[in-house]
Amino acid sequence: MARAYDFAAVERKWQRIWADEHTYEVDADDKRPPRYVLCMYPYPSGQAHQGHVRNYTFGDLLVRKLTMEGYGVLSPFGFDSFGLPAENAAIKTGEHPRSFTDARIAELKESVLSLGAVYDWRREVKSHDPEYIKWNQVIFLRFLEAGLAYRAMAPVNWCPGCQTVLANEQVRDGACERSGDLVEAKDLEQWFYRTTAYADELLDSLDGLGWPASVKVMQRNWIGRSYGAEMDLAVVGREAEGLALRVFTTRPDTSFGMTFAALSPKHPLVDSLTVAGQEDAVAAVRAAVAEASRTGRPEGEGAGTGRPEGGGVGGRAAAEGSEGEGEGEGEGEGTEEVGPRGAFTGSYVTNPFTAQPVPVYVVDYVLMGYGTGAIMAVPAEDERDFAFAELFGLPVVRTTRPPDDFGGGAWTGTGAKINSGFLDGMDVDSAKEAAISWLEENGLGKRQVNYRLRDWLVSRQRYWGCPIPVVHCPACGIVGVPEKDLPLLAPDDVEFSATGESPLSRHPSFKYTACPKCGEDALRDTDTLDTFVDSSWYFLRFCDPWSKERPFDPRTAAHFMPVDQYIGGIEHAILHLMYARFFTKALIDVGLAPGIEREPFSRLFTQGMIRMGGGKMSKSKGNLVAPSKYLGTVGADSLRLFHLFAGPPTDDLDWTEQTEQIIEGCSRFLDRLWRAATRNLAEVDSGPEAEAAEAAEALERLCHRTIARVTEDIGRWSFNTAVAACMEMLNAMGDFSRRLAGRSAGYDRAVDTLLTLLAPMVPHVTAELWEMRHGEGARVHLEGWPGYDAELAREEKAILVVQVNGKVRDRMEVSPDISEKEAEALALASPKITGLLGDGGPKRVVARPPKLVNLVV
RNA sequence: GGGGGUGUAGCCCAAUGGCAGAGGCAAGGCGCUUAAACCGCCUCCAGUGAGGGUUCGACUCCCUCCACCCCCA
Repeated sequence: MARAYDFAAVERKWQRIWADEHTYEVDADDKRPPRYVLCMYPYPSGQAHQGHVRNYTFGDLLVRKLTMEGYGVLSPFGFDSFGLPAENAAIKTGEHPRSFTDARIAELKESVLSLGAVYDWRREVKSHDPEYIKWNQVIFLRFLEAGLAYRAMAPVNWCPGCQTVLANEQVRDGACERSGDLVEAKDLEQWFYRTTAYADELLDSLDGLGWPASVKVMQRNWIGRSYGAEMDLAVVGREAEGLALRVFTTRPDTSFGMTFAALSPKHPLVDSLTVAGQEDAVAAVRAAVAEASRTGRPEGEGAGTGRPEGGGVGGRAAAEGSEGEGEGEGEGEGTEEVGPRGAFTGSYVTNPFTAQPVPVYVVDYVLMGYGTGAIMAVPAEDERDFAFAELFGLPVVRTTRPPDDFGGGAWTGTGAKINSGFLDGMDVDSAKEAAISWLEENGLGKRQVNYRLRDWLVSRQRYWGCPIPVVHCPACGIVGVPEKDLPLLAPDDVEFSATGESPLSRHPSFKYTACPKCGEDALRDTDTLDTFVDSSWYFLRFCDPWSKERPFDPRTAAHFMPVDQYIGGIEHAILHLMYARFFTKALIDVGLAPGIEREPFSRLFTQGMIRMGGGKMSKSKGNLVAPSKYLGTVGADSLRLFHLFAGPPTDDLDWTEQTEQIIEGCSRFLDRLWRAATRNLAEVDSGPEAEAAEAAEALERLCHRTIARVTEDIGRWSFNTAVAACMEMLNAMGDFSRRLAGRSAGYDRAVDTLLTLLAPMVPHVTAELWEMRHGEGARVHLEGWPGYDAELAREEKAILVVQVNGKVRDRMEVSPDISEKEAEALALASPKITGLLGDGGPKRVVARPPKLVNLVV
């Protein structure tokens, strides 16, 4: 396609200038008011893909616009450079993860630079950088001191064939993807970060954040706070030994309706409560659940769920929904088998409210990881209990009066209490309170708050991650590596075995060491940290990446923090954002970040995905359409414009056969812009005076209106309409120049206005045109963002629509300032209307000047 | 199973309770051209997934359903 200009040369030129002139480097002593715009730092997987282009185009637009508005904008870039792909590549090809990763970083950086997105590259942070590792380890030790890091047993995906731990990604249908052996759940002692210590704050402070409501909802559900009661149910016949089953319930008001008790197959009392003759049935349930959890979601490791027990939604919760309690299916999900599974243990417990014995069942839908791993089951008021009771023929006792038209089954709504002794007649909420008070007064139980959120399991049995800086000494126990010896780096001379076994645990000179405290023989921890740890504070390091004394200087960080606008994919809506929020709070509380806002991201934007053929566009699907292809044919500006123009940024973007043509349309627009801005209009005005003046005024108004629209549209993330407004203006300018066929100051001002408005979107071509028009050294990106006169931005004329009974019957041109009365009078005077009104005039007149008058007859 | 999103012209999408059309793609026509491409101008096309409700007025708000997508199980 013949282009109006040499886009490749222009883009190369300006990318060099932006770097050479340090335009987008800011420091904490910058006099301009600070802003912090951040795109989620990427895992370096090689060349940028369309998702990156979209992300960085949005971010770059904001950085450049805010800069034009006079802010000192921090816009850093870095790489989430630890992770499994590099280690897998090492196993396959023998290339060391570091050189593999560095090569991928170079590729990604190159393609990001060629997009023309601008960053303060002095601040580049890489997770695998020894400096970053050092501070990651210092933070670990501070968390350890503060009790925010601790060790506990947790199950991992264990491959008996390979004798190694697998990440979730390495498990396919419950089997090791390498050896095909069935994966087992195996308990290992592992490190946790105590995220639950911040459960309430993580939940409560969501309210003030400028985040999408959907993300807040997801986080609330993930934390899953529920209020209720905990009580002990004495085991019948074993009161003497004090044996009791502790249960948690969000519906203590339904206690009189408990007709059985249910416990998780993993509950520690299962064996003790199973009587002779029931062992086989109970064992069968356990086996079935173990099998299901094998094929279902693996527990603990991998996605960093940080859930020592169970990946499932917790316990059994009331269906009130207000607190977002989980309603999950439990660990049996994922198999063809339908309905709950369970078995009678042969034991009974006493319902403290009725003093009656109820049978104890082992059931698959109660999870050990939530609450106490045991529940009082109330079939009348819980759907899963109801389903189970039906299957096993257990009684149903209603304690809440359902509505008259209720069809049956479990009634989880509100209503008057019945069959509930002293609670009868109360509503659900009062009955909850009364039941809890009764439990507390009688010493049988207490008020309890429960969370679905678990502590964060951070141990990974991997090589390519941040080593955990701890030594296990037989005499001293767990000893942190002294700070002067940090960073503790993994050795390079390791073997990447085909079994995927952790190379560190097989590296003798790393594994065997001396205790830093007593000097005796000791073992290093050979685990590395979950890579979500790396990404939990990189935005703070960006503020002060040069600090040699600490992770970052708190005062410097406080200058830029919090991040004003965080931009990334919805896939990080839960884990990454939750961990980063936890980290920020924890860093403040251990004294590493005094004075910093406790919420790191004031505004969050989650962009839609790029889809192709109905699915996700991804490397693994092999349907990538590489951006580099377009950089060569139409250039970065055209590709950027396409991503801005293609649709609302929140929406998914479908990549189709038509996409190519739309990209070409964008590049055509830039050509037209080029011609419009370089048109030689040397001739004197040739049109008639009066017409020229009128056209000039219309153009002036158009400029103001377009500035208003683009400013507002960018402000509400409606980039597609901002681009459309610019296209519209260029079209109108074409009409103008044709009619007047001459140079005019108004036309020149319009071109300049359009160039400044487009400068954040298509930076190269606008920079070049600006310099051509204003002389060497002129920089459109250092111009102020244009303001507008609201009066001029208003439409000059308005079209008043006259409706009769909501149907358009007439329209007339009016002044935009027309009053309600005038509009009404005009409408009633219209000859097209009078005939339709009949006798007596309209029954009602709705006047919305200057747009509409509706006459109701 | 739960939560969220989307559904408007042949296609991508605008319309923030007030005329369904801003912009683009595609298609067609005219001009430019020896011709084609490029370029310029012009034109065609839907009643908003389905059904109900609220309202003077609904693409927009509410309810039910359908389809597709995402997240969590």
